[in-house]
Amino acid sequence: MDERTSLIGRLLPFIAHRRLEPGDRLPSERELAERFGVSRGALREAIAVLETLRMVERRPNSGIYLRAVDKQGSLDAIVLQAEVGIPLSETEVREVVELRRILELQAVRLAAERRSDADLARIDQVLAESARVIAAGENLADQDAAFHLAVVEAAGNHVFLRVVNSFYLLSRTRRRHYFGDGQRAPLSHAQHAALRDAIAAQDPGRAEAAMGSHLRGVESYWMELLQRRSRGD
Amino acid sequence: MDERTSLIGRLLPFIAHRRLEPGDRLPSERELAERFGVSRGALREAIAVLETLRMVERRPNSGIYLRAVDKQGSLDAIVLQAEVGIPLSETEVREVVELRRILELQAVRLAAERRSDADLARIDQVLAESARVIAAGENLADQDAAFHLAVVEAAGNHVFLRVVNSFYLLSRTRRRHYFGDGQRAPLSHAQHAALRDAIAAQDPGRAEAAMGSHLRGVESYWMELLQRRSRGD
DNA sequence: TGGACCAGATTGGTCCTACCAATTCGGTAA
DNA sequence: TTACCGAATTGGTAGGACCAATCTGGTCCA
Repeated sequence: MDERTSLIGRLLPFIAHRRLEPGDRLPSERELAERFGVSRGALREAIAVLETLRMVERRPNSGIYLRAVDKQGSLDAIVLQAEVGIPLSETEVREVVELRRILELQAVRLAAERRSDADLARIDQVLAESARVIAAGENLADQDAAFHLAVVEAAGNHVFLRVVNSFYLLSRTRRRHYFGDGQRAPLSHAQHAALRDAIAAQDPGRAEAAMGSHLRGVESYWMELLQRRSRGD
Repeated sequence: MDERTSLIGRLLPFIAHRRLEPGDRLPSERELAERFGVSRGALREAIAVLETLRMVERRPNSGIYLRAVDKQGSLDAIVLQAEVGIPLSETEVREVVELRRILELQAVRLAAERRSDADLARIDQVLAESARVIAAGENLADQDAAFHLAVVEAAGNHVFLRVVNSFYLLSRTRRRHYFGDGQRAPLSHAQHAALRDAIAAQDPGRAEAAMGSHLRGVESYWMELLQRRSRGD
């Protein structure tokens, strides 16, 4: 966690805590820099990032203004928040889960239709590495992500891949916890293998069904997490 | 186009022109700043942006390194390139079009299922504004985007909305050209109205079909554009 | 000859000062 | 009350300086 990121990590809660509405002006750069104990240059780097993520707008000789985050903020803005340690709201979790399902179901269909032999080899390679990781008792989180991304890669759409990759960046910490005790890894690996076979057989329907049931397990984990959280656990 | 954006606009072609491979080191900040005739602070702002978009990686006391853009670059990275005036490659155009279709077909289904009266009112408001714009002979581009975003908003998933919004940011200039002569605006508006009715009737199947045929028109425009471009037009 | 070691150059990270031009805002005069 | 002007504020930018970690090249010793 470098200084720039941690500065954003302090800046975002500051904005949220002030309950600023879209259109409201933030304190001046000089004032913010002093308040956070950093130089103006460092502060400006953070603001530049927030600007490209469409969270704020800089008007020369006037000020820094908050934008309508929900409508105009980018997906990367959410990813950055997660990286900085800001937990997703319950609504955001539901939305991310829903969108992930939509994307991955479509991706696996395309993967089954289009996969090249090289794609399949890549998937098999990830699967072999997963087996090794499980046997060694290590955390499967990164291999799990690698498998799903390999599937999306087989769909042959790089833009698609970038979007899905954002979702996996978004939940990396949580995914490590998901595979933390090693209980879920074997089942997940078996489902991945089934997915691989459907893709190898170039059967889009079967692949989509396999992905659907695979995702259901992950989704129920998230939903239980939300219930625990809302109970104040 | 402010100075920071135009600096990135010069930085990206510089990287591309050098044919740097992922993992390669860029010139030092001091050298880049001198080369582009800006201060080190301004240069660092641009690099900070490229870093959050996962295009480069900064290693303290070592250098700035190019990352594997295709796999790890974000969707925003593409949006930024478009805003800075770098045209999409033919492959990227095909991929963006494909992904947009996937997203919007799903979005319109959800919109038909979930739309509230407020959502429908918002759609009608955009439609009324569109009619005014057409009557005034103005460019429909922004109203077109507003309509589609209003539909996605009716799907009740803000994360979804953010992703789709990125796609519309990506092609704003091109969309203005699409509606430039005013020929396409009436047909587009009529199709939007049909979509609105399907959503109002809460008929997901009809809504999806309407969106599908609507998108076909846009897609054929893009494909013809690619053909003209590949002919060197 | 080869490997360990050391010193200087390089690099990103950070802070500070200064200046500019445009915007804002307060007070003054009509 | 309104129009207007000047001072304060603000973002944009340049430039210099220092630090600590890294990198590089050459030296020295075994």
